[in-house]
Amino acid sequence: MDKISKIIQDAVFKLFESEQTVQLSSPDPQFGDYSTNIAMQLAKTVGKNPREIADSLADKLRESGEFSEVSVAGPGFINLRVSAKNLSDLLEQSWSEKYGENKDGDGKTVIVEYPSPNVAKPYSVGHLRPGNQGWAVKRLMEATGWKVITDNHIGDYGAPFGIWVVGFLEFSDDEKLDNGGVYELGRIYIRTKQALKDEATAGERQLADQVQEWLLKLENGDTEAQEYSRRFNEISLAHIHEIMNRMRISTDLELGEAFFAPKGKQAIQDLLSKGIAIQNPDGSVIVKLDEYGIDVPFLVQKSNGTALYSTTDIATILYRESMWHPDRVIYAVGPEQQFYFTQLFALAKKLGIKTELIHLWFGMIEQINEDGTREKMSSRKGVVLMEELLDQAETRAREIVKGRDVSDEDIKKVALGAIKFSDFMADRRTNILFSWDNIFALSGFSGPYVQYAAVRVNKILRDNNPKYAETESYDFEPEKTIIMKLLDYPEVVKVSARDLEPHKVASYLYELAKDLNRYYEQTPIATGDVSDIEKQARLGILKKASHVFAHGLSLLGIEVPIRM
RNA sequence: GCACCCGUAGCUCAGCGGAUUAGAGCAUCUGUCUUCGGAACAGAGGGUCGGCGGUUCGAAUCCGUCCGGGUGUACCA
Repeated sequence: MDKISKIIQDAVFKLFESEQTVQLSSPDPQFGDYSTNIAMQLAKTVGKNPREIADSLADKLRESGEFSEVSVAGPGFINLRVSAKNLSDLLEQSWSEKYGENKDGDGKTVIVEYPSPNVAKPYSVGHLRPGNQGWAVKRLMEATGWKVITDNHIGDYGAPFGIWVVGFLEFSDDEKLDNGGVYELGRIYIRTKQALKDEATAGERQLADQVQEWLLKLENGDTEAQEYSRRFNEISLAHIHEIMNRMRISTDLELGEAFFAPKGKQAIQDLLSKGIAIQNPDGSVIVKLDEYGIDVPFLVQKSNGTALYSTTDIATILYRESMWHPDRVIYAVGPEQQFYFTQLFALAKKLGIKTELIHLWFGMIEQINEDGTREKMSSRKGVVLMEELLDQAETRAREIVKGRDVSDEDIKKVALGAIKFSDFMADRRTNILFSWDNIFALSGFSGPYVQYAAVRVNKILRDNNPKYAETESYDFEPEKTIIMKLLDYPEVVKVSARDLEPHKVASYLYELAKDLNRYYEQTPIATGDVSDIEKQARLGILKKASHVFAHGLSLLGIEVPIRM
C-alpha cells in the first residue's frame, strides 16, 4: 500500500507541486481494488474542480503502467485496479521472517503494567481485561521496535490487609483458612466489607478503627501484623500465579505496593521538605494541582500517617525513573481510576518527570439484571471467577472435540482463544456485557473461527510439502483477495500499536480467516487437476497466510493448535 | 453541579484522521454437503446511525446543544 500511495503522491507532486498526503482506501470491489479521494482534497488548494484534477491524475497514473485499470467516478474518486500478479510480486518483495513488524519504537523503553490484581480476593473476570489487553499491548510494543519491561503491580498493601485481619479474627479461623485458602480469604473480605458498611450506616466505626489500627501496626513493623501479611499474601500470590499461568501471561517484574510503601513514605517526606506537598493540621498530606486545572487536592498520605495508593504510586514512578529511565509507562487499569490517574500524572509533571505516562483503560464488564438493565459486575452481586471461566471454557471445548484425536494442550488453546478473542471483539473502551455464550463463542466472529482457519492452512501445508516453484506464468487471480489482505497486515500492526488497540488486529484476523474460508470453498489447492505450478503458487500464498495467522494471534496472546 | 465514557439492525458490537449503495456476529428463514478438515460456504429479511441545529460540494464520523445511560469527584484501591 505504501508503494501504491507513493506512486500517486509522485503524480500529485509532478502535476500540482503539492505534498498533500495520499490516503488509500478499499472501496466496494465493483469500483476497484484501491481508491483515493485526493482530487477532492486538492480541489481547494489547486483551485480547480475535483473532477478535472482527478482526470489529469488518472492520465498520469495510467502512464505509470502500474495499474491494470484507472477510472474516475462520482465527484472525483480515483479508482484503481492492480493485477493480482503485480500484487503478488509486491508481497514477495516486502516479505521477510518478521513480516508485519516495524521499528517505530526506535528501541525506546516502555514499561507495561498489568494485570495488577489485588491479593484480597480470588482472581475474577474483573482482571481479565487488564491482563489480556496488557499482554497484547506488550506484544504490540515488542513488534514495533520498543524495548519492553513488564511489571505486575500487585495490590498487596493497604486497606485490604486491615480488612482481612479484622475479618479473619472476627469471622474465620486457622482451620477455615487452611482448608479454604484464597476462597476463604475472599469470603472474609466480602463479609467484612459488608460488616463495615452496616456499621457505617449505624453511625459506628469500631471495625473501621480496628482496620486502621492493623494498618498502623503493619507500617510500624509489628511482628504479628507482618506475620498475617506474609501468610495472606502467600496464599493469594500462589493463586494469582496459577491463574496467570493458565492465561499464558507473565511479567518480567512483580513489584507490588508493599515493596513501594516504605519508599513512598520517604518520598512524601521529600515532597514536604521541598514544599511541593502540604501537611494539613490533622496530619494528612496533600499536593495541590490547581495549575493543572485539577481543583481536587491529591491526597498522598492519610491523617493517621499510613500510605495509600497514591503514596506507593509516586514511589513507583520515581523508582522506575531511576532504574530504567523509561520513555513511556503504560498502566493497564480499569476506567474507574481515570480521575486518579490524571492527578497522579499531573503530580509527575510537577516533579519534572518527562516520561510519557498512559492510562490504558478498559470498558467495564457488566452483567444484565432481571429487569434488563446493565450494571457493573461487582463482588457484591457475585462475580464470575477466572478459574470458573477457564474451567467452563475447557469443558465446552472438550465436548466439541469428543471422539476426535485432539490433545489436551490443543483443547486448552482453543478454550483460551475463545475467551481472549471475545475480549478483543469490541474497542478497548467499550463496556462488555458478560455472557457465557459470547465469551465462549466458537463460530462467527470468534477466536476458534480464526484458529480453525489457521489450522486448516497448516494442515494443507503439512500434507503437501510446499517447495520453491517458478511461478512466473501464474496469474494469482483466485488468490487476489487474500494477497491484498496479506499486504494490509503491516499497516494493521502499525496502527494497532500506535493506538494501543489490539482489537484492530483481531478484526483483521477475522477478515483474513473469512477470506480464506471462502477461498477454499471455490479454489482447489492440492486436489483434482491442479497443475504443479498452480499448486506450488497457491501453497506459497498459504504459507504466508499461515505466518500472518500465527504472528497476529500471538500478538493477542492466542496460540494456534495442531488439531481442533 | 463538574469531568470522562457510551447511545448504529431484535441482541452483542465494528465503522468515527468526512466521501461512491452504513457493516459483522448471534438470533430467524432458505440453500450448499459422500469436505485438500462443515467450528465451513452461498443467500434472504431486518437500520429516521438518540433528537435538533451548525460547518462542508458531501456528516454515523467534525462542532454546538438537548435527551437518555454509565463511571468518577481527597483518608478505598
